[in-house]
Amino acid sequence: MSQGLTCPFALRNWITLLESLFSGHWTDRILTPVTDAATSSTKAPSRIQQRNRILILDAALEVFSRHGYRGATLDQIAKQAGLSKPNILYYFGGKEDIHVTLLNQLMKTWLDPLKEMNPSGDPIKELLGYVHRKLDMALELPRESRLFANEILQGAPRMGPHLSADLKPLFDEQSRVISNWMDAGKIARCDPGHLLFSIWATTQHYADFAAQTEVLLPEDERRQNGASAYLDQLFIKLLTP
Amino acid sequence: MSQGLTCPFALRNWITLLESLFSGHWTDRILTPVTDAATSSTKAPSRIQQRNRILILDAALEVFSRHGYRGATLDQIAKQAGLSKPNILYYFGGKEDIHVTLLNQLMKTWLDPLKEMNPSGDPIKELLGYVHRKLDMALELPRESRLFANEILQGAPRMGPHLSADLKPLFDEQSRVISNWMDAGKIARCDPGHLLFSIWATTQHYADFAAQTEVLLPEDERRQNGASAYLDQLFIKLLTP
DNA sequence: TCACTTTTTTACCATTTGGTAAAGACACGA
DNA sequence: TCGTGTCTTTACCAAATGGTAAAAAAGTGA
Repeated sequence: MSQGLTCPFALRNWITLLESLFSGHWTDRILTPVTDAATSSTKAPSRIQQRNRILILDAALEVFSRHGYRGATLDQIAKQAGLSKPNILYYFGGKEDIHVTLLNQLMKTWLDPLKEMNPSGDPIKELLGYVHRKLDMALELPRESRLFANEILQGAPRMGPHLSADLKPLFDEQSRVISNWMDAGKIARCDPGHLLFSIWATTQHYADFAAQTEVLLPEDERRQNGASAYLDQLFIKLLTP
Repeated sequence: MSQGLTCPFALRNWITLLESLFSGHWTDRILTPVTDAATSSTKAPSRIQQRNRILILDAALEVFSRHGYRGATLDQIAKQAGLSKPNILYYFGGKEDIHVTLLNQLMKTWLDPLKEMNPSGDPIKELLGYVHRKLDMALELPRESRLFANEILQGAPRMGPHLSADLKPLFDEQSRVISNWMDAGKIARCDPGHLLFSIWATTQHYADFAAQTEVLLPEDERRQNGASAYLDQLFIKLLTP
């Protein structure tokens, strides 16, 4: 469906995946549960390892994002990946290990667009840029968005620490940036925290509630980015002093 | 937590629950799977039946809203309800039956606030009223909101028909009402569909992503309705011609 | 080609899960 | 108090699920 387009986020995601395979992080994951010593830390992953770990993570993303952690089964993931269940457990320590790996990856992808906001740029341009990066992400990486939504819906049992350690500082920092813009009179005053919430909510809605919007909007109207134009209008009116 | 307050929606929901027990609808559910003939359609539910069905539905709401359909187990629901698993299956035909019953109830609760928009009222007042009804619902019925979000996230496997049959017509109708207001120059022009989406997204966000907002906002700031003030500002600016 | 490592498969296992049968406890009008 | 219908419990079951052991297969470098 959304394949084949000029798709920066999907591409970046792929790269992130590949990177994570080489980063050394993952070796802790794959090797510790199988054998402790012997082939310890440093050892380059083979071609097959790369391919299969990507295959598994991609399949798991598909399944977890649709059914949530408890609702997903290893059999589903195995089938989707085209591998046998024991084979999957050869590459990952278990179901939770796969989920955590996905969540760790996701956190980076998720925070990136927010980091890119430049405090010395034009405020409205920066904020609208953020809105559009977020919207593009939702449309191009709906599975990641749903994975995140699922995790938060369930009370963030596995992501809570990440939220406090990674998201919170960034949230506070960018809230302050927005506050400063308001103090300087460059944008209208409003609550920066709730502003960020509303950006997240309105953009992610198009991924998380796609099953609903697909029923409500005729396909052709969905195709041409009505969402983009509407959100522009919404936030320009809010922020213009 | 949010108990004991003056809580119109929780109350209404309770009443809806009670009504659904008397409406005859439910007898189809409880009786057809157990025994077909004999005690067919009309038979007043006993005191115990009322109490236990409410107990079960309330427990199921708690569990389904947290874990989704597949992630929820009858044992969890039974424990939460303080009943045994077979006892639960005495009142409902099965896991799916409980879920469907909840979803049917939910659909009514969910559509009500949208229905209340009055075409001949003051447009901005009507729309802001809708925003606040929705926000109140999210804050007072977070489990219902999460149940809905879970169902849609998973592709609306059990609610799809409801969306087409109940939500779609109402959505189209109210979109037309909003369009008419715009044609009359009473509010600024924007896409009515996306306007409704953004209202849903921003309000439900406070229920569905509560695990996130609780990390990001200090408790005292959450308590005093910053969300309400912000959303007022957001939509007033958008809609004022 | 041969030894050695990596990968995959086959055959399991213990636990959980949705669901059932049937006996027992209970309520309540006659 | 008794009997009849309602409700609850006990004891199960078959299928699904996360996971393991170990043998077989496939690579890989010498």
